Amino acid sequence: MIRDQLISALRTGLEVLGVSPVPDTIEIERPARREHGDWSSNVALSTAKRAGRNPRELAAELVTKLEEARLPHVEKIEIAGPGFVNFHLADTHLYELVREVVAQRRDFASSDVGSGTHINVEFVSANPTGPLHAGHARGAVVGDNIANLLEKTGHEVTREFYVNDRGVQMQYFADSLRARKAGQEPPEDGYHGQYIIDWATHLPDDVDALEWGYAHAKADQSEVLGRLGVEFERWSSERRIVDSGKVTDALDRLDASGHTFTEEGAKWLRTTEFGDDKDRVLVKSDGSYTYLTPDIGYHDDKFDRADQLINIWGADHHGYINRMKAAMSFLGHDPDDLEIIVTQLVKLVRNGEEVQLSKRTGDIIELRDIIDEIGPDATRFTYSLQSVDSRQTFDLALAASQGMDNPVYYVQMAHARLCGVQRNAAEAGIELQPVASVDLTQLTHERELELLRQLSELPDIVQIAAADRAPHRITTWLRDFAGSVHGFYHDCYVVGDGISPELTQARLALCDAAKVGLQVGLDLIGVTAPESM
RNA sequence: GCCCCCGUAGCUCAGUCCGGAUUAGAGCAACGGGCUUCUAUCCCGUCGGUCGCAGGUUCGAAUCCUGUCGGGGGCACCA
Repeated sequence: MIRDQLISALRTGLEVLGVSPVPDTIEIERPARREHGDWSSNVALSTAKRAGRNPRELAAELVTKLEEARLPHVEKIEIAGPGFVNFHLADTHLYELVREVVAQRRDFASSDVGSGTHINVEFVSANPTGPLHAGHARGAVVGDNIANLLEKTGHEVTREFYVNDRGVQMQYFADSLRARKAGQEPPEDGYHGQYIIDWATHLPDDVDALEWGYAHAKADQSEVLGRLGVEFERWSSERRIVDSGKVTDALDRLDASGHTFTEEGAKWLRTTEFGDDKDRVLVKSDGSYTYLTPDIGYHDDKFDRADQLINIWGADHHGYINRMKAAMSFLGHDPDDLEIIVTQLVKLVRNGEEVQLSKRTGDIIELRDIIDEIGPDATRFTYSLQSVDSRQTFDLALAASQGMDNPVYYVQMAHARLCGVQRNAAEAGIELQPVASVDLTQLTHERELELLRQLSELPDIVQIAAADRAPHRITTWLRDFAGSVHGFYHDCYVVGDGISPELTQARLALCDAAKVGLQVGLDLIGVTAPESM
């Protein structure tokens, strides 16, 4: 790739000039302004001081060396500002891109940087005591998107759902079902939602309410996730973790590590040694486990199956990060291999008015209702739009609208339009030439070049998005790229009077490449790329 | 009290991790243009910001550091 060629040329240039030390990593970036070229490097600025040189003079010498290297596609190298080295590329690199993209199809922008690394991504992990609600949606979408990005960058990935199928919540759930079936109010600590009443009417007389409810909830959750395109490779049961001896094994090893102690009849873990506010109970004075304990055994188990763990947690679980990392550290794992991604809460509004999510009153917004209202694509796109660090405001009315204020349609429309052009060409009896024999130098319109420049950035964007666990960067790119597609579509007719057959062929190849870009991006966030709308 | 996230245009948000280019971006909203060729769910333009505030570091700060104000979340022998 051109980027790598430029970087290594810069490195060689610095070495030849005797700059010492040459930085370990040399970065080049896309300048914000077109006049500053296609790629820009600040190495002259960043190394000049240590080398005792004047930045602009160093840059000048560097440029001389780079020009001597006669790099492919490089048209012009300039020094600008305080000492930036700017590369201007010939359009030929964009034509090469079209051929690459068309040949690679959905593999475009893939890489193998993660090959050999197995990452386990655990997300959703809702209690099997009811349907998924709006609060679970962001984690579901973000987790699947991150898994997609990791796969795209060559990692082996396991999507995993942890089922808390033991403990008091399950009892409350079963008690609530039984009460409703008998026409009574659920217990105070029980579940009061409308769905309990509905489910109870289907509860047979001769079955264990807990097991029946468990199966029902799990099937319900799985079905809704499936509608969002979220499929888990593995559902891990808390019961099985406990029954397998994993938890007692982990407890024994924690004891052996010397990081536990007994006080007031309970067993504690010294998480304060890891920066926690206070030590945490592992085994209560009545002999039962706290929530944390099976979870420790579970994470230990995951480490047996993967190199790195990623957990997607809601902001309300932020307090658990330190204690889980402490436990993993005490068990001999590298705490940095357990990565916790915290998603901020989502404020659901409808026409600017907040929708309340109170579990206590049973007035929950089910994820199913959101999908019914706005569709799976708009749901995924909207949850993919923003950084997980920001508290998202999700306006259902906006996401449901099919107008221009809804970016999902804007992006999908771009894809549908490109398909439309291809259909149109086919109907006009135009025979597609293999891209190798197409004269791509016909592509000289600024709309065409801009579209290709943006397309050429996708591989970098994928790398960054994967490394930063930031799928919203894909969505942002898609929006911008769709804008370029619409601009091209508007100004550059593919078939028609005054369009030469050569130009038609070149533009058809460009349409094909642009379609691939949209497909790749939409795949990563789990949104469909429709042929027509 | 302690910990985490956020504060950028009227609104919703990118950009901040890893500092750069005397014009900080996008969409929506507002206003004004554009359909005799695949095309109006679209395209073009205008308006709009002391990047919460105050210091500091730097040749250079929305970006790094400190403090401060405002909003959200969390601080259980609950899950």
